[in-house]
Amino acid sequence: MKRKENSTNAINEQFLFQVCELNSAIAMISGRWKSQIVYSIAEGNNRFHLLKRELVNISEQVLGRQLKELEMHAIIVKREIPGSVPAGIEYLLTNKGRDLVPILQHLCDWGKVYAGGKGIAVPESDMHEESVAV
Amino acid sequence: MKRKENSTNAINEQFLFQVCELNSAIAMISGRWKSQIVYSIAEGNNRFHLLKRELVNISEQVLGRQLKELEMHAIIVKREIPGSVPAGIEYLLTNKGRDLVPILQHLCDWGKVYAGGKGIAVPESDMHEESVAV
DNA sequence: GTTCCGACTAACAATTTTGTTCGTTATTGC
DNA sequence: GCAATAACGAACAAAATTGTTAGTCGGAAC
Repeated sequence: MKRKENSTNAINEQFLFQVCELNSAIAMISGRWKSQIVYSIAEGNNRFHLLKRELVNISEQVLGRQLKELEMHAIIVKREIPGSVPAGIEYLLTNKGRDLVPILQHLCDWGKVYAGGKGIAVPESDMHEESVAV
Repeated sequence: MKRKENSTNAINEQFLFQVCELNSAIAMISGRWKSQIVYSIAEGNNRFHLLKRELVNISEQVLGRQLKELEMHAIIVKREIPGSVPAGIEYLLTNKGRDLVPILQHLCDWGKVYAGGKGIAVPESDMHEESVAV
């Protein structure tokens, strides 16, 4: 998380952020477990130990870090559960996070449609006239 | 691009790929310049030098690498332009790539709506009854 | 009164991504 | 013939991400 500020990498990242919000959006969801965590929280696994159980291979340290990053990006919020003993902590999607879920669903569907190289072709409409003529 | 195959990192990546296609989808679009390249090609900048001009800070080597990766994921295809002199090369979106563009547009819109932390809140419907009752 | 669970943080190491340096091929313009 | 443009590839270095080791803190179970 220590960024170098003046590295070419960081400068290029900033450049892309300015070109289009698309790039910052992708930066927010592209961590190793991040979008799966958002998805799991949306499905109700909104506690640390529930997420840990769901994402079997994740370590607690990595999970904590990803959650903190999602929180920094205001996709989730951390909250103490008031009535619980011992006082537990839950994670909730913000409306930003909530709006993200259907987009993730689209990505999921897209991935499924073309899984394993099925159905891939160049649409004829993209072909040049030259190539058709020759 | 030399992957270690047996690293925890690679194993976890594979695990996520199996959990949901969402994760492989995100892996395909999360390279530094990748989604911006897809976008630019969709807008007609479908030649190497056009992309280079558009993405001012990118080096030719990095651009070539990103293009190759997009090609491996069957999001774009490389093609010689038949009638051109000198015979140039163009990049076309496959239908897979074409279907991706509206999703990127959604992500872009999502990014814009919540840019700079505007409009972020936890929806009331997510609150626990306990918290409301207390 | 020690150990376990939930929920973490900090520092370090392994792995991966990104950028850089150098070189290539083929053609065009001068 | 010589530089310039288009379109790259390989190998290496810098930077960033991901995973690991060790440890914390408060309550609960035994």
